[in-house]
Amino acid sequence: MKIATFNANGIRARLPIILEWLDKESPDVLCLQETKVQDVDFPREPIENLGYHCAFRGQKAYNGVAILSKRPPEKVSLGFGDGDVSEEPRLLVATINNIPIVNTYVPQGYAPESDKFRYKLEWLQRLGSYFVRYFQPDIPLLWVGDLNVAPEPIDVYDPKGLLGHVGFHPDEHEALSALKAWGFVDVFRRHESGSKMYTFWDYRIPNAVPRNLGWRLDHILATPPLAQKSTRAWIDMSPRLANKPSDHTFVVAEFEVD
Amino acid sequence: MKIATFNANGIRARLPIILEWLDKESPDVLCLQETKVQDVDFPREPIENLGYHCAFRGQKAYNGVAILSKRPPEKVSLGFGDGDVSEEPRLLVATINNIPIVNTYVPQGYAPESDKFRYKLEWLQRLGSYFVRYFQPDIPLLWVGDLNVAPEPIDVYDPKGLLGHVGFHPDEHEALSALKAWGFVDVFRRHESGSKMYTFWDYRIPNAVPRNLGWRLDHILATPPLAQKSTRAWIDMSPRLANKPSDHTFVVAEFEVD
DNA sequence: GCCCACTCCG
DNA sequence: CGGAGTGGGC
Repeated sequence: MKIATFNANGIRARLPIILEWLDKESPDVLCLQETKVQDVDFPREPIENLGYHCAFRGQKAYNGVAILSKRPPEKVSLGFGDGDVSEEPRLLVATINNIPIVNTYVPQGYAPESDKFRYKLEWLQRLGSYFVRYFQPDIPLLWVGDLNVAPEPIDVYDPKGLLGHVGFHPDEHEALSALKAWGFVDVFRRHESGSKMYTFWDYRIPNAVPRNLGWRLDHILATPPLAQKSTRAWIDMSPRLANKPSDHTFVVAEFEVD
Repeated sequence: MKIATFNANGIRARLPIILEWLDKESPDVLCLQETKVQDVDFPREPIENLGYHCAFRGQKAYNGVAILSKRPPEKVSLGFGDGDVSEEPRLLVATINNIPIVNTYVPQGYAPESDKFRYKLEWLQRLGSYFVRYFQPDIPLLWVGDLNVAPEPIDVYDPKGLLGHVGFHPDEHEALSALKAWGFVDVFRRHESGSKMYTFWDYRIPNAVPRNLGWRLDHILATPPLAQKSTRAWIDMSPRLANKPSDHTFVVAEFEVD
């Protein structure tokens, strides 16, 4: 099974890149974040024409998640299921090949000391409770998406200068560690232990890509029984180099299942 | 000499179409209307890279005219020259091969009985005075551009239903006739006397192009000594069928001069 | 329908 | 820098 994740930063603006990537890479599953589109306007037709099923939930302008899959998902669920009706569309789960795939767009957090930062940490905590309530670490489970956290010094272009900034802050590292401690393996790092590779380069930094001023914010994690079956994981830079790119690019992993 | 006119409806949005057309057709002169760009942002570089000189005057969001030419223009002038500082960028004249080329974006007129309609008729009158003041009908002169008037019943898709609408109104016909009476020949009609061909199809009419619900609003006119030297004139539909088209397309004419 | 300006956001 | 929304114009 080949699975990928991509923060599209607007699925409508990114449709050429996504369609070309699906056509070329033919993943079994592609998880998308920041689709930035209401459900009525989700561009399902061109995606279905490539043979993919679409599960999605979005809103105007912000957030929005989708899971595209060759097989129809066995089950789809949205959000934490804790009755919060004001919840933003950031969490979508689809069970495919009997594996629950938890696709998350973790809040960005704006700035430490801000309400948005506290919301981010709380959101990660709620996600932890969600895993505890609904899943077990000894059963195959995938957690993928834009986690908006670079876990280690190797995952940002300037670990000393950026320490304490949003996305590379001790509180975020602690929250992420707690989630991993429950039972997640970073599948990318399992295969690329020492490589300084990024998945995000800020549009606002001039020439961030050629200067490689990036962050590894997008992740594929799996519970141990599934992580053990991963055979490969990589970051595909080419969509970040294309015309009209997202500020993120694709992370991909392959598993020996089915 | 090969000369063309095109209402770009935003030169920045239309740059691929314009560059491709210049490359393929290699006109001596291309007159543009509705460039919708301030002079500082005019995309001169890619045009100059194709070997064209650029004369232009524009503003934010509306109006804007340009004359692209292989030879540097011998003289360029803007506006009626009657001291109206609030004048919109709708009139640009470049003298090339000793022929003054008057490029106009005539006001659209909104609706009969409106202030904008009266402004349109006044503008055409001012243009008449301008021709009288600065030119003579027995000397070569070109008047091209988006005149926002379909002169004859043959020039609109529904002459009965549209009679009295903006662009096909008796007052406009009268104003245009007066201008022609001074000394202009419709160069397109000189070569295509009976053909029902259009240069504009409204974006807002569904499938206007395949249903051919168009108007002939864009024109190339010449004083008699020059019109006699015209060898060909045609409308090039292909840019209207391209990706991301303008709502207008190119009108082209060739003259035996030089 | 599509272009452009402006604003908000990251 | 570049999404997306809104509003005006044709």
